[in-house]
Amino acid sequence: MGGTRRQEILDAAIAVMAERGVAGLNLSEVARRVGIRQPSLYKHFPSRHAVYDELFRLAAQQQLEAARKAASAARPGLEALTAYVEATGRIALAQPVLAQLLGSRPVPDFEPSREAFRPSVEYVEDVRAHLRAAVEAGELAEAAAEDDAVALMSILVTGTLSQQLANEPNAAYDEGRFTRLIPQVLDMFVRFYSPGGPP
Amino acid sequence: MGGTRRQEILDAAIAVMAERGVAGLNLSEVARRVGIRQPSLYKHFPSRHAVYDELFRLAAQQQLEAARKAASAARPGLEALTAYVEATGRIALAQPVLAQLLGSRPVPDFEPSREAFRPSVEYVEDVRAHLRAAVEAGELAEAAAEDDAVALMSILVTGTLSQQLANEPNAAYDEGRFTRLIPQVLDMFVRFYSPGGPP
DNA sequence: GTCTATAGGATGATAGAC
DNA sequence: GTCTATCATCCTATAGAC
Repeated sequence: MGGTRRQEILDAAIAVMAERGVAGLNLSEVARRVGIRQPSLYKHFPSRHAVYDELFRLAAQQQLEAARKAASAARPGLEALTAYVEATGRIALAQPVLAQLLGSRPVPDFEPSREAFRPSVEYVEDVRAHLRAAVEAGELAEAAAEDDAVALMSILVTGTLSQQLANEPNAAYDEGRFTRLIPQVLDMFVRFYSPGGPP
Repeated sequence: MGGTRRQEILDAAIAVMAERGVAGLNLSEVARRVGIRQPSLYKHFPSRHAVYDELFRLAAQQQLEAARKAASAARPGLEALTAYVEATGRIALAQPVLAQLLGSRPVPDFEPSREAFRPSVEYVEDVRAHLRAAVEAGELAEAAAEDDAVALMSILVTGTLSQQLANEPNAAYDEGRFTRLIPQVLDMFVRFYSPGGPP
């Protein structure tokens, strides 16, 4: 993952955030690790904010791609949705720092640019599309395609990941006290929206 | 809520965190608002960390007391659990800054002391006790008293609150896009653990 | 308990030579 | 693209007078 100096800087930034918290990104420390002087960083990024933004953009895009790839190998509907969510959990635990940057907003000054945020918007649209597909396949009740259901699914996924990242950020996906419950979490959702059911 | 200087300082600290993020607590700014010089703060708190710790302790204790009070007015079992969780949501939105301090860990250096963290431990024990009571009352299946169910409930509550606080921190509880789904969230859990059900 | 003064650092960012 | 030098702040914390 090295190669270009730009990439070295991003890698070092992730390492620094892993040690000092996502908000603790420190350009002097980044420069030290890359082996250059701190002012030289400004030939690669115009500001500290720009480093955050690029990390956010890359993380959101990688998350989106990984989830889409996993879903595309599955049958449309519930199976694809399940694969999509599970891939999200796996990549979050593989890159806990980036997942925290994406998920919460621990950096007071930083707001991602529109461009950087776009993959996250597409992510939510994907979830909605998977829910619609499951409804059309008769796997879920009509209500599962509505806004409340999308919000509910988002509560489930972010809740699981934020609990896992806050309590056992270095656990493996299948052993994490929370991520290992993902199948049950999804099962809970599916049963709630089972066709012919109450909601 | 004013009164003592110590309390004035804590109130000002909350206000500063509301504006600059939980991690952005700034003693000079706190002093300015209280109307004293920054070094004078050290007559009331030995360090910045101590301010965080006291805020954490107070927030955890108030959350615990509010939830317990709400639950005590309800019938033991599911009703009490529901009241307990709803009260948690309401107090979190009433004090979003403190809820963020309790929930995530957005301050890199700060780790709450044992003493400050104790109410949070009791909170989890309470949830477990309510689940046990609901099982004994025949309202939930046996499995609802086990560790996974406690983790699941914790995913649901923290997921709802973190999504609400991240996206609409200033919404009213009943209008929040996420907190307003609390009844459905609990319903989903209850149905998943309905007596005679599969888990 | 409040003040002034200041130590002692850290940090993001810019200017200009090479 | 990298360097040195430096600016301009900003912050927590301490010392000591009142």
